[in-house]
Amino acid sequence: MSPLLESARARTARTSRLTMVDIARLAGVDVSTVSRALADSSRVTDETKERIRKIVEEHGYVVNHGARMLRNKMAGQVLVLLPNIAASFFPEVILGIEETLQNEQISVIVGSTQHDRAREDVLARQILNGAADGIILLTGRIPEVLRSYPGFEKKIVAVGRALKETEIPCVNIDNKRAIETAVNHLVERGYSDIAHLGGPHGSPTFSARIDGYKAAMEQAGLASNIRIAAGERFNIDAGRDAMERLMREGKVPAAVVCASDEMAMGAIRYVRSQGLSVPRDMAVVGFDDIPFAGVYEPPLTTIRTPRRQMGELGAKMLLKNLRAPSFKSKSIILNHELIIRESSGGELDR
Amino acid sequence: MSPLLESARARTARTSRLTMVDIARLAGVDVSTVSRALADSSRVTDETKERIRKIVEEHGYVVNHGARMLRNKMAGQVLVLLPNIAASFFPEVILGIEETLQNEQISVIVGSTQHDRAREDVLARQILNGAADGIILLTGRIPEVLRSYPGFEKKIVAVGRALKETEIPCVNIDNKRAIETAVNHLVERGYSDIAHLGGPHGSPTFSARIDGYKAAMEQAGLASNIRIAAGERFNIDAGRDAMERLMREGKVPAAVVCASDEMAMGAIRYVRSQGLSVPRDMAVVGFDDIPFAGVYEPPLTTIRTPRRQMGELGAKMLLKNLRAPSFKSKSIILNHELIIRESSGGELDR
DNA sequence: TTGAAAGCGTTACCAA
DNA sequence: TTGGTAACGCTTTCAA
Repeated sequence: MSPLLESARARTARTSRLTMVDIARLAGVDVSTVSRALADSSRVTDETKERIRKIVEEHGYVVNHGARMLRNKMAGQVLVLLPNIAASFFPEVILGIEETLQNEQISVIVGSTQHDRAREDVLARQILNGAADGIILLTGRIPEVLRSYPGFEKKIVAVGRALKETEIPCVNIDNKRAIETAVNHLVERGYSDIAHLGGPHGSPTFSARIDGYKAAMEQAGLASNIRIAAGERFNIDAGRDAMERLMREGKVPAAVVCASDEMAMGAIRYVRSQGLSVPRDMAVVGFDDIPFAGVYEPPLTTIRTPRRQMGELGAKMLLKNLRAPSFKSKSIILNHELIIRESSGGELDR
Repeated sequence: MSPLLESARARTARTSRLTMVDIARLAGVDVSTVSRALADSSRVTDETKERIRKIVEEHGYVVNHGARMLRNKMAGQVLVLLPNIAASFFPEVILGIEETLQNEQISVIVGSTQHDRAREDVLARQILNGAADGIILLTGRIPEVLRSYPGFEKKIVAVGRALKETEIPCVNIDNKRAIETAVNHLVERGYSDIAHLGGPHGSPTFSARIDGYKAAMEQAGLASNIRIAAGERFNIDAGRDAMERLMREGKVPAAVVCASDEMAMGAIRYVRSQGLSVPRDMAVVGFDDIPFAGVYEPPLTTIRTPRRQMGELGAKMLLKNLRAPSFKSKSIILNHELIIRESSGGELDR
């Protein structure tokens, strides 16, 4: 047993709080009546309800969560699993999830996995032990422990990072098409020597972006110009490293499409350190439109992902699944948006 | 198949999951023995433990969280309350908190309050109903509902945003001195016309920064140059707005010290839109050293706050308080660090 | 409309 | 070392 538990018990006597029985006693009724009153059951007189409510208010009584969980087999909590909360993509998704769930009196447990399977499993145990009712996956993969759980598919929703398991509903954008949008933008601007700074190959999301890049280049008849530098992360450092590799290995590309805004910034920083200028010497397009993209210098042309909305819809979808397990949710693809700023030359006058 | 197993199966079908009773039946022992075995009590033979462990493993049994909570009066969860998870200061603090607590098998509930007292109260109820054992406040103020809770001070720790209530322990930097460091840096560089873009007056944190600015200016004999533009937020937009006000109201300051990196970026963006250049026409110092500060153009001179460490120490402090409520934790002040980059002219050769 | 009582799954005390 | 059992605080069915 954890030491935290031991001392909690020792303290119980002192910290002991009012229970429903106490309220019942004070109101001169049975616990069951209090329970019904608090649930606003129609089988309690308004008069009694009012009396009870007043006493509850007065004494600051709050229903015990553990007991309620035990009875109802519902935790009123949802687990959000993500690889790294410090990556700018996630906080706004969480915001959307929280806003939606707070309205439903459901709270959010956030678990940062650091891409570690063992951590994913430890955190996902909260579904197994009932501490969480459902799980919103921003990691792009299902924790192994969940697979043995019967009917687990009904408790999972993916957001922003698609899963290989297509039977799990997902709220996402079309990553392939989004990168195509970015490439086409550069092609329209007259660029042909366009490289891609990509994220981890293992991730469906980032490999979809890599595929989208290839497809768009081929469609534009630029197959021979395809150049990709991809790493294991998609943060600032990964962007710098990828750009460094690209420039060391061959000539400086005329333009690059990056798998994230953070990579774009890391890349631009490196380009500058080599005495080059963006967009004059190289056009750059990012991905996500994080808040900093617009104030970066140069402001980043990027693909806007509707992160908050993704969070909202993911949360709603999960709720629907939890409440009506027979209902079969369909995945949702949201629209991305090309935001043209100066890193690719800015808006053109026509 | 053994009849024991069959009955366990039958039970499983009826109820949703395996319980300890099922495991006991399968192992041919009493529930109490299973409970002890799982708690690794010394009052169970290694042999029995091993047998039970194997069955547990085999059937993927997990202890029910609600029942455990009800018995132990412990949730194994900590609530982290913050105003806005999208503000760059917070995610790394959360990371530090999570890492520390994950090692202790405690999970983190994140609550974004949007600066709304009602939301703070709703979220803080989780302390009252026992869903969370303690609370780490990054909001700078105590939710009202908690005040009526006896001994609530022992369950609260503040991180990064000091409270007015000095009896609650806090992990923080010395905000006043930190801003003084920033101002002095500019003074040493020969600037005298130094303004401050501040955060919300109502926040002890940001008013400490405002005070620090004033104090440093006075100490440098520049009291007459004091100029402050402060808003209700400390994000990019707030920085832009504050700078706009400053430039509309009077002459362009030679340098500004900002209350956050985000404000600095918003401010620089506005300065640029007016055709001026940083640091040539204006030196800028930020606050926090968020990851983007180093890749911004120009890279931001800023005050580095040890956010991850703050989270770690805050979590440890809370644990200590929860485990030994008689222990009186002392607040911790961590060192800040001046990071000199180009937005204030860069490193000088000597 | 209200009360009584049976659990929910676990832990800890007391016996054996 | 193990078993039996009484809580923990709540909800819900069944009676009254």
